[in-house]
Amino acid sequence: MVTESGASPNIVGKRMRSRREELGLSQERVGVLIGIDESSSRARISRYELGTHEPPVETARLIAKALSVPLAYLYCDEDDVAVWLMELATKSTGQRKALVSQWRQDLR
Amino acid sequence: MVTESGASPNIVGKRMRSRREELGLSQERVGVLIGIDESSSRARISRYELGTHEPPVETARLIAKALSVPLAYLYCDEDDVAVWLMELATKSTGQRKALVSQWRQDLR
DNA sequence: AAACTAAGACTGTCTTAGCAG
DNA sequence: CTGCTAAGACAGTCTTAGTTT
Repeated sequence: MVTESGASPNIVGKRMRSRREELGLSQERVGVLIGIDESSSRARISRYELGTHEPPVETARLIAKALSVPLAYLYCDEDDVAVWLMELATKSTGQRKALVSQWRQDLR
Repeated sequence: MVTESGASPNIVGKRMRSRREELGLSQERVGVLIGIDESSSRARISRYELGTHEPPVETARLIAKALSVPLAYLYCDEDDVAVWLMELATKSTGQRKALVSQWRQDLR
């Protein structure tokens, strides 16, 4: 029996789900990857994605790591900027600094 | 008498404080700007900045708006990327899309 | 004036257990 | 198997009130 949903998915849940599906992982797998016991893993990740519960930032950080994205990706409102943040994170610190420095010139 | 601090400032608190000081606002003012009653405004913002309490994402969104930064700014680990996100947010949607599209080419 | 914090009230999350697709 | 959710246990935040600088 399905009852009421409660809350609508916030930006974090939306990003979690799309990225998880992109990687072909189950909710349980993501939970186990961040150290949650498999007995409650599905329940927790499900509610994060649906937005009924919200993960603390430290938990969000573990999730971001498991999904191979930077923390800010999970809180980014614009799809194109989110993808850009994800791709930038694959670069080394030195490369990143050089690129960002160059891009900041483009903004003037 | 000052006792124990509890938690250390997380990334959200760190970004909140530096941006607030950059704008020359008091903690109370930021709280009032996001609709908190002035009687509890200082207390709440103080604990967000110190990391003893963590704001829900919807509250973080209001704070980001009050500080004129995108939500992702508050969760961005790298200083240079955070500043870049802030500057990018001043552009129109059309300009942003064009720039991000161009920058994604730079990443290859 | 501005920032910080203890304590109790209050609100949200987590585990368990089980249902639904 | 995978995802979703009710309920009680549990952990967090919020208001108040007052201290510290």
